[in-house]
Amino acid sequence: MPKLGMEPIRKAALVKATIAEIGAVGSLDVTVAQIARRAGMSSALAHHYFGGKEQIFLAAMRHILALYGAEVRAALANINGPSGRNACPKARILAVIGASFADSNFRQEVVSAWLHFYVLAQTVPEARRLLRVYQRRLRANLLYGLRPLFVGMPGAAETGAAETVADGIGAMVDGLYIRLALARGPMGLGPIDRVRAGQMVADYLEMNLRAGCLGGVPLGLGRTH
Amino acid sequence: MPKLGMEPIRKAALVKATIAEIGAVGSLDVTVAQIARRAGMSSALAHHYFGGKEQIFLAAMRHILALYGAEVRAALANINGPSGRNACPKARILAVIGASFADSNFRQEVVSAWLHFYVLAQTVPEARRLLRVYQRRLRANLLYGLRPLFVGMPGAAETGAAETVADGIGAMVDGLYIRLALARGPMGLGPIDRVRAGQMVADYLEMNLRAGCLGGVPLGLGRTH
Amino acid sequence: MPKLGMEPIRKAALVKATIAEIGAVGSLDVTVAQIARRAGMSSALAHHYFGGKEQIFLAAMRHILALYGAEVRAALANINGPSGRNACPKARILAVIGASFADSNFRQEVVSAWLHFYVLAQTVPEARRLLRVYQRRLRANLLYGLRPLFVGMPGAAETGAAETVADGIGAMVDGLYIRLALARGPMGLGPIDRVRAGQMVADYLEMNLRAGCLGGVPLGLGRTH
Amino acid sequence: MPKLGMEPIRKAALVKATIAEIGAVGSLDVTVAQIARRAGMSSALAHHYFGGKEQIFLAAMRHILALYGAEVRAALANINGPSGRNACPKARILAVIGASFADSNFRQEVVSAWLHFYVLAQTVPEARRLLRVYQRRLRANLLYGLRPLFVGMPGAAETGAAETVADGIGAMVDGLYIRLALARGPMGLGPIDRVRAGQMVADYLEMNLRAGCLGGVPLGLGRTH
DNA sequence: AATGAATGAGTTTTCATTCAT
DNA sequence: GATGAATGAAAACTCATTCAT
Repeated sequence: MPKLGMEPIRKAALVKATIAEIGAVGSLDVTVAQIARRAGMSSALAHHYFGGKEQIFLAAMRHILALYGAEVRAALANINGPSGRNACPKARILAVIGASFADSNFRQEVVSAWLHFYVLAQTVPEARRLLRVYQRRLRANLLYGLRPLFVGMPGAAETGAAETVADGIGAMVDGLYIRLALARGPMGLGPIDRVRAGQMVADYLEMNLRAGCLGGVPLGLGRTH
Repeated sequence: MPKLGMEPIRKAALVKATIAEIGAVGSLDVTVAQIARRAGMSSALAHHYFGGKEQIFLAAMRHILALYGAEVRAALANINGPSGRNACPKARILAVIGASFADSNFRQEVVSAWLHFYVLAQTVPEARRLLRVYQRRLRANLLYGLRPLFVGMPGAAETGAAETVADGIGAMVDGLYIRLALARGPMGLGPIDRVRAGQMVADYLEMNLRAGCLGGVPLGLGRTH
Repeated sequence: MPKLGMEPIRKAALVKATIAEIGAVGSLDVTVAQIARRAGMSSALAHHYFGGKEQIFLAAMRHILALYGAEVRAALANINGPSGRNACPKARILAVIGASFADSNFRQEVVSAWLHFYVLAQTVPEARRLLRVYQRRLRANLLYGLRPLFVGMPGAAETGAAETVADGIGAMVDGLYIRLALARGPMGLGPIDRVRAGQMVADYLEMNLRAGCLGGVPLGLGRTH
Repeated sequence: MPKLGMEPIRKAALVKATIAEIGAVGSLDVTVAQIARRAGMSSALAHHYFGGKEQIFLAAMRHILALYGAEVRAALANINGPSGRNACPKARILAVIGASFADSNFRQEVVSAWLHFYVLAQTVPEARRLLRVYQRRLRANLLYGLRPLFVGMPGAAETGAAETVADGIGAMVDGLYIRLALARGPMGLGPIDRVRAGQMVADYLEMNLRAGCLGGVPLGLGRTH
């Protein structure tokens, strides 16, 4: 009987090496040989286990998403016991937002992987699917906290207020993430740091809630001209 | 007899061809030969004029930025005569936002170029510089409209309210752009279309203004727990 | 406890799998891994039993030849009891010819194997040896029937008439086989089918006998100019 | 202006090198790099001009066929002036047969190429097409000489005698060619050499004509039992 | 100004083969 | 007996770049 069970070990090593290599090179132009070398094996073995370069990349993407998912779960667990069930809705939302700006997401390799991800999503169906998974998951997590907050608010259900706010938060998170990720050094008056970014999204949420509470129409205000 | 003045013509043709080819292929993996063929010349000539592939890409980026800038200027001109000087501040801001979601920015080649842009910005200094130019210009355009709106608002100057709102708008624009660009088909309950995206950013602006007018603190509300 | 007697079973399975795989792929580019997978074992085991890819191929060739030999023996047995001893000579020859055009020889995998065979025979001594074995066996089988027919024919012995006819039949069989094997669909006025091919060879035999009987010289007629 | 008109020169050199290399290696396993080196250029250039390995091989095949065609034309021209129009039919046929056994067809590289050809014809459509071209051309050349010989022969038209004889000659030529090509050294009683091979085919023709002249049925004699 | 010619260096991928278990 | 693990060597193919003309 040969050495057994190497496949998951090797695959994991390759995934880690892929992310590390992308981070080190800072670009998508990493070769299978580089990845394999970093993972301590021949490139032939990498092909053997994954079947091709694209598959390796997709596995790395899945890993990145899994890390992000873990970060979110950890943040939720932190709020009110491991279940997170009893957390107040707003705290849930803020936890999700905070997880998106967690340290771990800004390591250079992760940033590179995310940008790579966006590019791949244009042409590789599986990459697009994964991106959708991320977006849907984020949306669902946010909605879980948002819906209770809009209950009873007049017009909120009809206008889909919770959904719109979820999309707005998601977009803001993504936009701030890219700006943070690509901003080394100040970018204007004051640098946007991770904390301030989280604050900005939190404020977006708060304003939407207030607008609702005040009887205003949180969305569809219309352009003034 | 050398043909005179060919250089700008050739360069322009190559830039257009680059963007077109990126759009056609849907990815960054376009070769110089493909670009040159599309531009109706030999790849050797492309090298002659630009010196290398990276330079070609950067020129294309500059072109994309120039197009975006033109779109913004046109939108501003539309508001209150060609000078745009007299437009009411809010209209200015909305015009800038609208220009970001203009049709022309969503042609596939432009989307691909932008994503490419983000990736390049990680490693190529000139690309990073260009990205900064874009961000600063957007910020400046927004601030030009925002500052008057926050004048006299208590605490606005100290907290840098206008700047923060400008950054928030910028982030939201970027985040929504990527989501729109990569979303073919619905992405949840209702698809985010360009109009709705513009609306969401406009609402973000409006809420910030109201929060201020109402005596609230538009930013730095602080997390509620 | 080692399983005993596995070797012949495994080898046979590999030989069958080799032929099947060649047929399935329709070319010589089959890998050991493919063959082994089809045979239900690891490629390492295939190597263990055969020592190398070439050996596997040669074993497959031997199998093909054995099948052909069996086909011939069956045809001969069919004529006049299982011994075939008492069959009239001409019937023997026709039986041998018929066996060459038997259905089993035209299955795609067998065709591919034969063509592979010819190619290998150029460089691999053992393949050449096997090809000779086939040719000699065919020749001997034909001569066994031809010699009695030329006995007493004037000049036949001196000119080696029987041998020449045997060679002619062999060449015609090979030539028709290749044409049939590679001809899917009509190849001119009327398609050459297996029956017609057998007929043509039979006619060749008949004409040679008549030419002899008529006192003509069956061979060495000489070019007329 | 750069060096011009290299393409046909390079292509011709590659075709020649391909055939030479196949002959030298004696097998189909020649690499593009080997071919290119023999042709005195980089493998990249070979790819540039031909687009791929298969295309190179097909060009080589076409060349082999062209050489064969030239051989046939030369043989025909030899008979009765360059036009060959006035040659007696039988002489035409013998010339075609003779061309098939010309020296040039038995150089090792040509033999290897032909065998390769047969293998390729199984899977590569263009190779199959070329093989058909060869077969049809041979058939047409033979028929051009055969038809006059069967004119007025009772039953010849109905049974398609000329066509059948053409197919028989073609098959015999192919079969003898392969045997000759693979036979280095004696192969039985007496070696089949090129002259004897031609003789055998000539005799096949002669017998068919005599069978007809004698009032017999040249083909479709039927098996005697 | 312009380009066909040419290539070196590098990419992914394949595969027969070996080896420890 | 049997196999998963592992790889070196080599394959086809690509491409940015250079150069002579």
